[in-house]
Amino acid sequence: MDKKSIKGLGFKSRAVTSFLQYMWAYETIKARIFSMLNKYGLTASQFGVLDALFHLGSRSQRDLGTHILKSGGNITMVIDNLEKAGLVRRERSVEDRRFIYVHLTDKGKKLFVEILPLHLKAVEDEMSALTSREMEELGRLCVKLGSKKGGDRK
Amino acid sequence: MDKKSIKGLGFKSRAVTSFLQYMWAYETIKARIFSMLNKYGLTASQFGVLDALFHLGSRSQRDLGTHILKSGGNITMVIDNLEKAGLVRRERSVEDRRFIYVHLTDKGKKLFVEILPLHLKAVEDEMSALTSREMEELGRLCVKLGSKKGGDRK
DNA sequence: ATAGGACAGTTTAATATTAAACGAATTAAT
DNA sequence: ATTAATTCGTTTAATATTAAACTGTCCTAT
Repeated sequence: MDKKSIKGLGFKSRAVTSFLQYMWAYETIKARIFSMLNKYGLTASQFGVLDALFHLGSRSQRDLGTHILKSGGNITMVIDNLEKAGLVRRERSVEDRRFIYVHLTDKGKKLFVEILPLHLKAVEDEMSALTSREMEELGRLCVKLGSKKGGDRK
Repeated sequence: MDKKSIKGLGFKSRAVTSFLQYMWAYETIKARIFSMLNKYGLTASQFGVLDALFHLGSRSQRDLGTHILKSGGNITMVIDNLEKAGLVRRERSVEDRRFIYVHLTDKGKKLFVEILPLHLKAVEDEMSALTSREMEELGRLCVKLGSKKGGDRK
């Protein structure tokens, strides 16, 4: 029985096993961490946008999309909903009319400042399963993983 | 300046930094890995269901939902779409009529067997950024993270 | 100057996703 | 046995998400 047929029948390589553990853990703790935000009426993407605006300042929708790894069409809707809730404000750029800059409103800033500590607490609670040394190692491995450049496929 | 105000202004603890690296890497490589499946018309959830049915055998919708960490309402739609595509088949249980068992059709089995090696190859390509020892360590850390039980919040 | 291309944002169509309300079937409690 | 609680699946309403087609806007090469 060659390797190919073994795989098809359920054999898992070291790489695949690790990936499954990685994926499962992420989905699990992501659900736990963001359920808190949901209680404040914010989705993960909405929180990501508020966080970027708060820490980086006003940004174009394109920048925001790149930052939270979401498509342009999606950003339109996320900003729509944040705008409906009065948390952000759109402003068409005068230098280059293609760009729309998104600004935090006072209401948005107030909500974010209220929620951020709770979010950080939730993250720290989840991560506290690891020692500080392990957190560092996890971060290092993930950076190495995510930074992998394409093009090494034969 | 106390710790709370430092945090609010951008200070990131070791736990938060590691979590952000973890989240960013996951979203990045997940998009790369599942873009291949999308070309075959399968979403990540649909593939997860086919995988469970193939490796574990026929299951109830509830079991499938638990397995891929998705809500009941979602499973209804995912199975709907797989059924429309002729890849799975529903069967109401006769012992307990609340349960609906989902079965792979021949067409579904054929497609899955065709795609699985490509998916495994994509996973291994991504994970190849790490050494075997690092993969093992990553898996260990993730299991520790995800297994954390609630209830240690004061 | 203008035609073509590049780029920002929107719209559309399809699927995903959840929470909550709901209906049907089963089990537990009295 | 009848009631109450639980469990499974569906439906609904809302947002997320993407790819692809589309509209404006800006830039560039001729």
